[in-house]
Amino acid sequence: MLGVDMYPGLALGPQRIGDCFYRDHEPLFPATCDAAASKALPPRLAAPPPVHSEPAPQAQKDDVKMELENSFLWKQFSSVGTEMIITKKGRRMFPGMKLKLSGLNPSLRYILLLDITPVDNSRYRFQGGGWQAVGGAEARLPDRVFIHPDSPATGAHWQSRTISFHYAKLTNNTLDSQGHIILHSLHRYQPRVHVIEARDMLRWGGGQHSFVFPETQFITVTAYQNNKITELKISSNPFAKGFREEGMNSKKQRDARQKRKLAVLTETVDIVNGDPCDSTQLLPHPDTNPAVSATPTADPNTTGADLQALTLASLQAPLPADPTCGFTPDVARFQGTLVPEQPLDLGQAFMASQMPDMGLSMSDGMQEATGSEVTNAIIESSDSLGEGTFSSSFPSAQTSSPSFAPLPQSFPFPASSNDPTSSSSPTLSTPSSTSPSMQSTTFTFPTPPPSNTASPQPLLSPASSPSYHPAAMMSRHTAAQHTSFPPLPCQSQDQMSLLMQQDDALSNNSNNSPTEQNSEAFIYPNPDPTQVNALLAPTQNPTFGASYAFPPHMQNLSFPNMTSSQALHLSNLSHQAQAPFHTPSSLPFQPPSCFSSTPSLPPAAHPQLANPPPSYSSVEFPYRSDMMLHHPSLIPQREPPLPPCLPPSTATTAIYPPFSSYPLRLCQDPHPSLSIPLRHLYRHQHGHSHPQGSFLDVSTRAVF
DNA sequence: TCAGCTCACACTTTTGAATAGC
DNA sequence: AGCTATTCAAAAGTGTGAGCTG
Repeated sequence: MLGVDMYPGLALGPQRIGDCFYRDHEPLFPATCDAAASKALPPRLAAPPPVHSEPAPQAQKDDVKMELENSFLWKQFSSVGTEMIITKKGRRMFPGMKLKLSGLNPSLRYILLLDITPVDNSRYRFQGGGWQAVGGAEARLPDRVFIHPDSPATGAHWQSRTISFHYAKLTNNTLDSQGHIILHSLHRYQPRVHVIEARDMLRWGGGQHSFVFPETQFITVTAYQNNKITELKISSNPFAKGFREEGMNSKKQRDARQKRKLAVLTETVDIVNGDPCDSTQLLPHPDTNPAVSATPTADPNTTGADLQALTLASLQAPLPADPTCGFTPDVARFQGTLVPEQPLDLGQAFMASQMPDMGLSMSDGMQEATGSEVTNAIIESSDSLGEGTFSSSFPSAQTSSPSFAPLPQSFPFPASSNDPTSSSSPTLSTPSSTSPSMQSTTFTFPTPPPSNTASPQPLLSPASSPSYHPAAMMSRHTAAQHTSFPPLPCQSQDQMSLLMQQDDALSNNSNNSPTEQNSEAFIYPNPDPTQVNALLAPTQNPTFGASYAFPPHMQNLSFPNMTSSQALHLSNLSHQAQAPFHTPSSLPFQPPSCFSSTPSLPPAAHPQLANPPPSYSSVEFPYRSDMMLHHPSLIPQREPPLPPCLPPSTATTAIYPPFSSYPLRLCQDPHPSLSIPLRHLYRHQHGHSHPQGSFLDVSTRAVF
């Protein structure tokens, strides 16, 4: 096992959700559900972060943008309350994260990571048609990061296609050795995507951006709780096609099968008892069907087990339909057993092995697109529903929507969070907690327009005002008991129907402007103190990917035998969310590190809020996932969950914890079937040495 | 008793090896 | 011999529901 332990460097540092893009300048989600929270936010605090005056060396930094291509699908789920199945063996996410990147330096290499962090400290239960916080969250598990299999790849590569993380798997197996992302069931999570510049060997993170799409929040379950979610999954996931109305595994069909089985059993019994329905007519080939050949004989010694065996045998043997007896052939299909996935631990060697290539490639110029770069990549039918269908009806970003309000007590349904007047500053905040090993998550959204009213809208009012009040939504102190997801402005049935139609229309046009289809992310600017500019106003700090000096945390990618200062460190973004409008005194706890230098965020309109998302063609290619990073310890403590019914007045006290960071561990090798760019990375498996440091031996994989 | 979890099941899509044809 | 297209079986991804567990 690799001693892949800590990478104290590469700290993302304090980050915030702030650089969301707006479509049509309209709020995407209904206003808040927590008026109190919004009120608690001083107007000045609601203002976007100031533009940093420090000149940005490179223009790229500000231009890095990410869009969620299948945001429509996500929002469909989000409007109901997304649930993600987690299993011991690992379950894929559906919908998957389908992203579009822009603003990268085409010639630089980047690594894309996906991680999933808890939104709050609560455990949820589905009650009364909605999700309610019922207690404190379980101890935080080691964080794992899913590395996109194409990583590292050039900016040109990432920008030339749709980036999919659908190979990432979620598990509730805390002892998982497959590298899946480990989550607790019945907890609420927020996926995040990180783009890290890997310009060469030991210098990762020349630029680093993190993106959050609030609509991708979900609650983990081991079995679906909400029928609406089940229906959505079945209708949109091709693998569940069999459960559709017309599918062979539909309720109807299953019931029919059940009846047939019962009929067979009954028939068998009848046969044994000399039932008039002559089974011999149904069993023309007794030689090949021992069970059948045996049935005619009403052996008095036949036991219950015998009958069962006979029944099973008869079921397995194709039987001709016999209207008179209600029989229809029902050949049992062979159930393929799952082959245990081989460990996919991506040891440090993986990274180490890549480094030389990366360095070389960089020197050679822009990396050529790989085979997977074929423009006409496969587009998953599963996501087709959501892709390219997002219309202007779904203004993104600011709006953006934290469809899952990080309210411990409730996911407000549309109506409940419709207060258009509430502050729009999207704030995903995880209640801080003192509980060790738990992590506080705080997301800060761009400041919304001033709100006029704090009155929560009625629950489940899809047609409610489209304005979205993130701050309120995020308030964990909301007394609301319903944990429904925040509503989407356009998700009334009529609206949804219309959108679906539009979606269909758009789906037929691959060149539709995704601008109206995609949801852009909330960006977590690079938090490093040295890059305050980026942190405060990413779009205004064109430093990303440029030849700027690597900030301390970016220079810290290291391997076991490297010094701690060289370690790759991916800080927990949940702590990185910058609270633009909260004073340090309101922080539940002090950050373990380093982010004291984080500058306060003065009121200022965020430039990106007005920027319409770029248009992209919807191109996708299959990915093979399987690389995971593991965040071990150094997980900041989280304060205990608040009582379910805390007065609204307390809503804003703990939303902006300082940013802490924790090390990042690599834990997976690429999937054996990995057929893409990363393949070559695993050729180097032993004792790599590099001018700047030695590499790990991949022969042993890091298993966590 | 019951909420939550596990597992086998029957379905589906995806993948890749084998084969055929040029 | 080499390439491409087709076929097919296995693998893998779904939700369901029964049974188990604490």
